[in-house]
Amino acid sequence: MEEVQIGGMRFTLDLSQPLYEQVLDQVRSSIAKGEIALGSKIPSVREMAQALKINPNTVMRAYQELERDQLTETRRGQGTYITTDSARVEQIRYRAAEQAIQEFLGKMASFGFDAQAIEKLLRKYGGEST
Amino acid sequence: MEEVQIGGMRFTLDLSQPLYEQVLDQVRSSIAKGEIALGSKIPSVREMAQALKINPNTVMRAYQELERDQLTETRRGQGTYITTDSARVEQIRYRAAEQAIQEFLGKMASFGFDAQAIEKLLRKYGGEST
DNA sequence: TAAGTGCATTATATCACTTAATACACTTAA
DNA sequence: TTAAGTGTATTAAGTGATATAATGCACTTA
Repeated sequence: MEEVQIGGMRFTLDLSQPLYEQVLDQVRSSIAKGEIALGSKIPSVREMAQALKINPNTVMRAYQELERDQLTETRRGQGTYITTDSARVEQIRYRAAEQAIQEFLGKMASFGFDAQAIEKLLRKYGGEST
Repeated sequence: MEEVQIGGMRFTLDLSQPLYEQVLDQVRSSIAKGEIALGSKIPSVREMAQALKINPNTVMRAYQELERDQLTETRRGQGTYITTDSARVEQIRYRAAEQAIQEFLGKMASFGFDAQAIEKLLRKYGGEST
């Protein structure tokens, strides 16, 4: 539950998920929400590892997945930079949204809620998130 | 992707999740959707294990979690039975729904979608599940 | 009594995740 | 040229969750 500030991003790691996945999610979220400027540099692997008190290899794994999604570009000897391709960011955003929706609706259906019931529940429980 | 019929339920196991979790989810779903009658008996641990071609201990783990949630009652020497307490089933259903909603909204928020955007996307992608 | 229940125990194996320690190629600035 | 900082690759080791295997026990029913 410890919060760490680094490179204009806030990080909170716990043991509920793989560390590399949490780093990946939180950097991707910062990009998607526009909290970090396109084209800007993110902390180096070693710097991030030290700040989060985790192994550089674990950070590497997260960074490599970001690059596979073309959300970052890495320049050998220089560092890792957020893409300047805003269309790519939008693509990732909507792809993630579609997947989240499918998962959500599938789970709700497995508990026997139809579209109408889901709509009603969304109004009831939808008010109080972060 | 192999589908197995047993005890009035359809099972499909894969390697994407722990086996005990998949068994747990699919039995719980059958109860929640009313596909299996309250008070009825579900297959024995050994029977289920043989049908799904997995270890009895793995089935046990799923069954124990069902009993912890009071969705089943086990009678030593007799077997495992679905609860007759319909209110309990409803409680589990709505608790699960609330959790799914919170997770969904949290994920969408992390990608920068507000309530209005979520509503719009639900209409767009909401049609084609199952 | 025999067969079928849930349940407990012990051992083993596998896999994902994480850390650790090094090393190398590259870039930049002193 | 040098030194420091980049990403990256490699090898080794440890840990925990998951799953299987083999056995046995207490209980219930036919």
